[in-house]
Amino acid sequence: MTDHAPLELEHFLPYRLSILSNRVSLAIARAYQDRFDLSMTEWRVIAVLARYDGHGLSAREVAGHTEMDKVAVSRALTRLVAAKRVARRTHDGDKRRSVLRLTAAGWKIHDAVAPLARAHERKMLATLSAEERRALQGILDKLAPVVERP
Amino acid sequence: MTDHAPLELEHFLPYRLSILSNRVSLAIARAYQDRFDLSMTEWRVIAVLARYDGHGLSAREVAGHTEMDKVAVSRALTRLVAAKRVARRTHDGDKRRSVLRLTAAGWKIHDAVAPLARAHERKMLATLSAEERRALQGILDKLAPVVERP
DNA sequence: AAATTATGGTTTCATTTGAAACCAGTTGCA
DNA sequence: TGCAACTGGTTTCAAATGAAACCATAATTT
Repeated sequence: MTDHAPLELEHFLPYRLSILSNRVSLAIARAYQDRFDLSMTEWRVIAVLARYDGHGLSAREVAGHTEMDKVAVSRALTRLVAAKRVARRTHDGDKRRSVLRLTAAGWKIHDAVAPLARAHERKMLATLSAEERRALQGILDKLAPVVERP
Repeated sequence: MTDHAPLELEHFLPYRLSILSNRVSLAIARAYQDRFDLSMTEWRVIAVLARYDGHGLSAREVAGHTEMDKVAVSRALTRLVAAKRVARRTHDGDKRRSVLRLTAAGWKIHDAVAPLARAHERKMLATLSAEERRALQGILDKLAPVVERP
């Protein structure tokens, strides 16, 4: 009987990352989806707009930061703008670009959801030692650049 | 101007995990999708069947290991069986259950793709010190149980 | 400056996905 | 035994997604 050397999934990094990441995103998503009628992509757009507040990001830049494709961003924005959670203006010097900002309603969502997300992160980090927490950030810093963006 | 304490995404664990994991899965997927006419879900099913070779897994068990929902698994199996990459029999004592095994063709795919996946993993791990590699496995072991499965 | 090429963003269309309904078979229990 | 509840798996239908075509504006070339 030949040896096929199957991947030991329990120790295989991409597999573990994928499962862990999916669970986390889903757990957080469950906390806001129904409550705020907010999809995961919409939340990500809000999080990015909040993070880069004052920059008046364009849709393209949002796509860059979220690493979602521009179609997904466009659609999320359509809904967010319709719900008046995001204000969309046109860039002064370039009429193609949009200039995006959270509205008061958008911030309200953000301020409600961000703590939920943070709580999840805390719950995870709480299982690690201070040492491990530091190590983890360092490790992620090193791993990120290895894989090219989509 | 009030303080909204936005998430610092560059350091926010769920965000980093999600982006990293997506990139990795996508990078690996790009290496086999076209070449073998194999979707990501199909590959995951194959990887699990290979890993638990000889167990004659049921679709349900495959779903458990891949953490994909049973509809997705069912569909992946339909295709895999049609392509004769997986053999599906019916469980002896329980006619609802299926008993799944990779065929020779299935193993051939596995043996071609697994090294690609492993190469990607190696490339990532290569950026880490032995110390960090060990730490990472420990960290993942601790984080996994914190988040409930979907 | 006209013509070409590139860019931000949206729309279209075909495919993928997920929730719920469903079917067949099994288990629990009156 | 017979009936209700459950489980493994598939189907259906509506919604989410992605690739490619598209539109408008900008930048580049001639």
